[in-house]
Amino acid sequence: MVVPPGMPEADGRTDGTRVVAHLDMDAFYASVELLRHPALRGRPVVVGGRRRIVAAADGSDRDPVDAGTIPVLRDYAGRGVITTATYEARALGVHSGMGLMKAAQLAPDALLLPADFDRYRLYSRRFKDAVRAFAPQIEDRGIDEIYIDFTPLVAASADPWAAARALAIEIQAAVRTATGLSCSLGVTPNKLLSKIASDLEKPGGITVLMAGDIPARIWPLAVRKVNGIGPKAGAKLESLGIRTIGELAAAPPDWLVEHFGRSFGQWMHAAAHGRDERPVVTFSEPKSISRETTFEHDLHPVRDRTTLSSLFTGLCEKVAEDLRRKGYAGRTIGIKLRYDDFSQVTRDRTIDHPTQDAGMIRRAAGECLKRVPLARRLRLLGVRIGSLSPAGSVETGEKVEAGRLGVNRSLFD
DNA sequence: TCTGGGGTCCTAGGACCC
DNA sequence: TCTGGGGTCCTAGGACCC
Repeated sequence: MVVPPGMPEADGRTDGTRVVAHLDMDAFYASVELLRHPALRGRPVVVGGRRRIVAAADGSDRDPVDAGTIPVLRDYAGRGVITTATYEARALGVHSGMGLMKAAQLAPDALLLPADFDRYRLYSRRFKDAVRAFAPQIEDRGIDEIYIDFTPLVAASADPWAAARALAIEIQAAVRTATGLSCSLGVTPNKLLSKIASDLEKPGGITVLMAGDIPARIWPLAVRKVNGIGPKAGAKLESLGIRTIGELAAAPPDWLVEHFGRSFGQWMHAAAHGRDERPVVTFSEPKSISRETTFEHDLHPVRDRTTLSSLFTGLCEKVAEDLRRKGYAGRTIGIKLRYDDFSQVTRDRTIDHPTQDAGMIRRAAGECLKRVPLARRLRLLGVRIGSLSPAGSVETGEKVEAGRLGVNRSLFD
């Protein structure tokens, strides 16, 4: 129970019961696009794909929607997945992560808009700033969702859960005022449950759950609703005859440990009972920075080596730019290759001193490249840097003069 | 021409050190 | 000949998330 008014604890917290919210923007990218193209409201729309193929046929600068030039899925050819689908599109069976070619079979008439990440980041800042005005303790979970610690804001209330619901309603209205967008909130004693709860009454829902609600509201749900149980664990549980969170909760912990290992097995047992002590973390240092690209068509390591080499150098330069912009240097440089059969390899190499330099990164990445099989055609190439430290707090290694990049030799040169 | 791009965390083995 | 324990760092792969 939450401590009643008149007996708050020294730190303003409760007896251990927390009140944590999870806020999730509804169909975020697609909803931002609908702000720009209100005429599309009510129609199935998906966001995804590689580049804008919208162009007014007469060269005019009319809005492409008015001009009737927004492409439909049927006309799309090439690689790419759906980033977000409106609820009208989801009703046709498409969802984020689905390949566009497959989605085109299910919803050939759905409209396809290219992603505009700069714009989504702008709206992301707007909604987070709006929430911060009410509740400063926010944990960023990406562009369209956050956890919020309500505990210090409602602990002194006679009925903290009623106060939490009122606060959620206020926040939801403030987000709409600031952005024109709708969101859903889950409010429960911890992050795990709130994440599940925010999804229960989407879109535009507010779901408040207390510990006593777990059997009725959580246990009937599929195990995959638990954040951390993904496709693999879900399939394995299913093969063991466990489909719902309730069935998982009823499974003997030792039996779970036997099948999933000590750490994961014990965690799953606790999760199924709604137990989660993780705090709301308002700041964390980045651990790695990476850039990767999937090619329009698979590339051959030998035949396409010129193309690959310049793409590779470009990725290293982008990583270096990201490091500088964010103020970090890194020591562990790595590469990622995905082959045409979708198999994947990574190699990395740790250097003596942290660097931000594109030439140093390119050289280390080039060494990694020499340790990788290059028989198959490539689908994807990526460059990553880890073991980050704030730049300036460390010596960032020897400077490499400009122009050095072009003369670095490696397998792709 | 199914399957993007940016991340985090975990595991596990070997090297190396005390 | 057979016998140790940590602890940390590095590397590779994989699951998972948004």
